[in-house]
Amino acid sequence: MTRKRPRLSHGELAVARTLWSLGTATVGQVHEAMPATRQMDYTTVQTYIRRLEDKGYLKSRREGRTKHYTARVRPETVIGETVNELMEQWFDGQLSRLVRHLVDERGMADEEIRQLRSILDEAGQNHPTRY
Amino acid sequence: MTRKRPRLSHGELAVARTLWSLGTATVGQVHEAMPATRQMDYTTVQTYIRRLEDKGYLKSRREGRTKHYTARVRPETVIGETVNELMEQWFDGQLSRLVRHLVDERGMADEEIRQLRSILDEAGQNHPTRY
DNA sequence: CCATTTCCAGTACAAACGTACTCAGCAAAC
DNA sequence: GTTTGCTGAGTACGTTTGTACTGGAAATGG
Repeated sequence: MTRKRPRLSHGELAVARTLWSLGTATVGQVHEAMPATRQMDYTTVQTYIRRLEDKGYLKSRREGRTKHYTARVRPETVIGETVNELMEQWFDGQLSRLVRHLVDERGMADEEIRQLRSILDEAGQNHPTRY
Repeated sequence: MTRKRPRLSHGELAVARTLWSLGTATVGQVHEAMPATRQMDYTTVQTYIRRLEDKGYLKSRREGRTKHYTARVRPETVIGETVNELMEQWFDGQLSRLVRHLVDERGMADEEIRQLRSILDEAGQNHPTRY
């Protein structure tokens, strides 16, 4: 179920990110709002937007001769799908394994650990860390 | 620095995973060890292996008329690159943001929280949770 | 009004991907 | 020794991706 739209390619993602940050925008606006690291031709942005719309990620509304685009899928949704896919693919779907990997492979600073603890405490207000 | 080999595509990844699990293997062995969900023609596996080798992920050793392939890059390395990319792309490189996302978007079961806590305790042996 | 700018729509086109077929050689099994 | 079967090598081919050009219409600035 939840029929899946086609995955986003890297380029599409970059454009989608910009559009998300703008809320609603024209091709031109997206184009100039693209991060410096991701500069591309106006028409390239245009192409990505067209593809994004085809794939169902955006919807457009014409206003005079200009089209305004808006995301039809929240970034959180896409992130979620991406993270899930990664977790399935590599960590047997278990978050703990992913975290374990991160700890093992790149270590974790005390500060980071502190932050995580507090997030966990929040998440499990029912069973907070006992002091 | 550390010039990067080309990213693995999904199909290549599936084959690579199988090869990692086998250690060293011939095309035929990889082929028949492919998970049921990822069945593909013998020659398709062959193609992927060739591409993997081209991309520098595998090396081969000829033994008689047959070639035996072995990974030249550890899975942890690939996982690491993948995870890092994901974290950069979406979470500003910060694990805490990822976890925050997970908590917010799909919630976390008590059991999962417990597991994570224990991982954190381990990771911060220097400053373990005080009881 | 005419030049310039800004859009959209369509087209282009090489590289990467997903997937597989063909062919020729060797090997094992009859 | 002829058929059967795996193997490596090469080739194929449609789709997706990355990136952009072209043409025409509308808007804008003199």
